Amino acid sequence: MSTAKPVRKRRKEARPGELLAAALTQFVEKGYAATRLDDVAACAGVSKGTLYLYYASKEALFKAAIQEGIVPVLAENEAIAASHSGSSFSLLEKLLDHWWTRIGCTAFAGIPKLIVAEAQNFPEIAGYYYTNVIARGRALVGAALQRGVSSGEFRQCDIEVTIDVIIAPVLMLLIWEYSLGRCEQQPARHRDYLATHLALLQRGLCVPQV
Amino acid sequence: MSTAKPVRKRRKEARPGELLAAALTQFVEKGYAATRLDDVAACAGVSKGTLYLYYASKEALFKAAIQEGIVPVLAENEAIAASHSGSSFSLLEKLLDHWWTRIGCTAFAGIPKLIVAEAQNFPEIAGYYYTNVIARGRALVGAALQRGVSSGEFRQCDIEVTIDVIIAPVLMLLIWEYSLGRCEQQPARHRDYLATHLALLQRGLCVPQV
DNA sequence: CGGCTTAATGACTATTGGGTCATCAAGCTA
DNA sequence: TAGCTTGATGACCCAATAGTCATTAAGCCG
Repeated sequence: MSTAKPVRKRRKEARPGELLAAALTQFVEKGYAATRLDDVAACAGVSKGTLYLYYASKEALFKAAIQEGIVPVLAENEAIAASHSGSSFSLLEKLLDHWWTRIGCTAFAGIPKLIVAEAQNFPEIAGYYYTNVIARGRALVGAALQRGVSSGEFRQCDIEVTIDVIIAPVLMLLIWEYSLGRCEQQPARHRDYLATHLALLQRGLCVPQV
Repeated sequence: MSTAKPVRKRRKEARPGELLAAALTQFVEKGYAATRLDDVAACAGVSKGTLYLYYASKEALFKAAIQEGIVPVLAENEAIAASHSGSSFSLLEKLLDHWWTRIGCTAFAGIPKLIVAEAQNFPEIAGYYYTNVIARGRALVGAALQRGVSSGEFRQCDIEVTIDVIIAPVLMLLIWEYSLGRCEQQPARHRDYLATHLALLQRGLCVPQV
């Protein structure tokens, strides 16, 4: 029997980040209501009491876990769009690539599933996310579309609706990965999926070259 | 003050269906863990004790609520595909239209969101759903694609990946409706969305007519 | 109408898990 | 090293809720 004495170290700086990472993992995996704070704390290597030293409540922890991460990427994509020169379609490619590199490949990839699952229970968070992520992402794609239509690169289309049709497969990829994707035995082919989406899109959007 | 005496009626036949409908509504709205059986019972107009007369546990109720509804529609779509004559693209249109009529427009439309949210907590249900809904749906779309490629109607493409890219916007539409869609003030334009998806797809998939 | 079967009830139990706080000890400072 | 500040702990409290069961009464049958 090992009477392992609990080595309690004082690491005030590192705690918030570690707790947030642990919380995000647990919330994404189990959902908000089914996540126990004891588990989050254990996952971060501290006790539940310590968790309450840094976050006032379960809901506060939830909000913090969701708000870190994605929002900065929108700003980066806005910068990419602002400085872009080249075809409008290549802008769409760039935006998608950056999104994938900064979100799709990271631990933040689980956030869309979490948002979708909990939006009804947390209207305030849903509103925040809608304004700061969805609306800005839609604006970026919409501007690229408008630019392409104006220049004659893209066909005329219903911009607002097309935005959603373009974004949906990208979001669905992330959501899938954290839900039914776990039922598949074959490894997911993310890059092929995104490439196929873009290829279909290119032929669907672009005016044929003469 | 009305001391409304509770009129308790005996309706053994109607209870299971009413409980299932109430349960589905509540589960879709709040998620599994956050749904209280008292609420489900109240929503169905009975007491919690009555609920346990018909379903052995919360989990049993959950399974029953999910399993009714969607699976029969797959069989219907399989029949549509089997009896189809005409272009492969028009088959895709037919399948989508039937899915929308029988699922997208109904109370079952919330099931995809529920599955996505709870798949990790209920691997058994996720597996059932994957086998009986996802795999069969993919097979249908895959067969239509293969048919189109073989006849020269569609370009060569990676069938397996294209299936997912085609299905994703349709699933995302339903999921959206029960999550962040609630944040939008403008009414959703489902039919335009589906029409745009199909239009992009047609130009993306089909070999141009000479 | 009286008796009987069983659908329906709701008070009750047991457990879970969010949140608190008295206590402990890491590690700095003089 | 003694003393002090404060980061960390985990036993505890209590509200919420899944699940039970003795009791009630709806509605049929003779």
